Amino acid sequence: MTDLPAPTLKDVAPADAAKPRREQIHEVASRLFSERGYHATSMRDLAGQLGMQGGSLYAHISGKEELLVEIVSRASRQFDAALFLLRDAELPADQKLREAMHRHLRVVADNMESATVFFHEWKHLSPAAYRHVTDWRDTIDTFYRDLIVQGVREGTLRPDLDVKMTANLILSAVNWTYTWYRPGGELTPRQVAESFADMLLSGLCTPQGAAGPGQTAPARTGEVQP
Amino acid sequence: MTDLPAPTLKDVAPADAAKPRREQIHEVASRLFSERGYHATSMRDLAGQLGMQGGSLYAHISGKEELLVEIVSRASRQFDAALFLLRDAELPADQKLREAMHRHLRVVADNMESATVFFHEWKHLSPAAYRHVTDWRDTIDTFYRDLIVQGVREGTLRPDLDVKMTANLILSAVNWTYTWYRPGGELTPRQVAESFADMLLSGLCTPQGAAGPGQTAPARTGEVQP
DNA sequence: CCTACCGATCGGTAGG
DNA sequence: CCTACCGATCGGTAGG
Repeated sequence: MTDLPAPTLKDVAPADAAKPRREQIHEVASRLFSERGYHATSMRDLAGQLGMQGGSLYAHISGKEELLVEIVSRASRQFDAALFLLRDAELPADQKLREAMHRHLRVVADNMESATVFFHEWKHLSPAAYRHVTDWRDTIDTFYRDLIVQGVREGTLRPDLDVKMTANLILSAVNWTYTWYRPGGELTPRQVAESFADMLLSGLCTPQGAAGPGQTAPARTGEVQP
Repeated sequence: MTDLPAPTLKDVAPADAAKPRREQIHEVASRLFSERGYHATSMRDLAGQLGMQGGSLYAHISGKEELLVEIVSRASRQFDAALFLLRDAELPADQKLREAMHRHLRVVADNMESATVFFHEWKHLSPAAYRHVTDWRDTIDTFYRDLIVQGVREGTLRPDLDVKMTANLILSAVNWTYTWYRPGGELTPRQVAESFADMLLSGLCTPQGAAGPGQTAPARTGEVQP
């Protein structure tokens, strides 16, 4: 019959095709949730930042919780994807650890807002979505623990390491970055990862210092205790 | 407008004097704010847990924000107090670091709820109270940086350390504990601190130069006691 | 995507 | 410390 309506400029404009309205909503929601928190962000705030009315959001999304679930589970998937391929890589544990930290940290650095939401707002998820986060924690935890076990087994890492505590320490370093890292700043994720890995693997103490680290001085510490 | 009733016998009874109503409110608020977040906790929730009506809270406190400010600034003061006396202690940097981590960690461990509120809800503070948190960050940051500089100067710590990154790594370890530590569990704050300090100071890698797992003996003080 | 509106709930107050 | 209530705002919906 007749031609299909020709695509208008607006419809094919790259900026529009690249960022459909739904995607824009998610992005702004990530920003607001990370800045103000989930419950302190109203749907009207969100709509306002996108130049529309509160009720109009519901033409694109089903509700506020959907946004949170989406943000959190996307972040979750990113972490998983970053480490999944590394799991069975044949690398010495120390190199594998460097690479893992770099990838882990890059997910945080490249998604500061979602990462913040991920770490702060998961408690507001429904039980089902809540499981997602718990599962992620377990997966990542297991990944690092296996890595450490491998390292100890192959002789790369110290045999006296407590596996759980070691994994805790590594996770502290990479996860805590969400509080201080500034994507536009001087440090790339790679530099941070290498720096952390250097310190973690080799230690902070002078290599074989005269006295050696780790000696206790109970008498001395007593002086300064309140 | 706050007419506090004259102290009755009940008010000065020991059990009451130990935990005045105001104190109870702060405790429950810490718990609820840490579990559900500040904005997701209503004054009626809070009152309900204390067996009273929402409006009754205002006989004891001025408002919701006061609770948050109090919780956060108390936590802030605890951190400060824990490290203040250590600042000028005459100890080798590695031992000072062990002690600092232990104290820092103990504040977190002994105040899991306030610590969680401190780390998660400071964004909801008024600008004035907000400064409090910023100041704390700076103080603690400076403390650890000075400690590292001291260690490098005296030769205890590696001369090639990046001071800021080192402080970041240490702070990651001690602060992140608020997410995983369980006060009733098997680990005391001291054990966690020693374990972390051992790993940080001596590194995770097998000591090089010595072949295989026949370790020299740096850092064995932190033997985790069963 | 807007206007107009819903019931629910919020922090907080008045007056006892 | 309670009852009763305030204005404001919340997430979400109806109908266009």
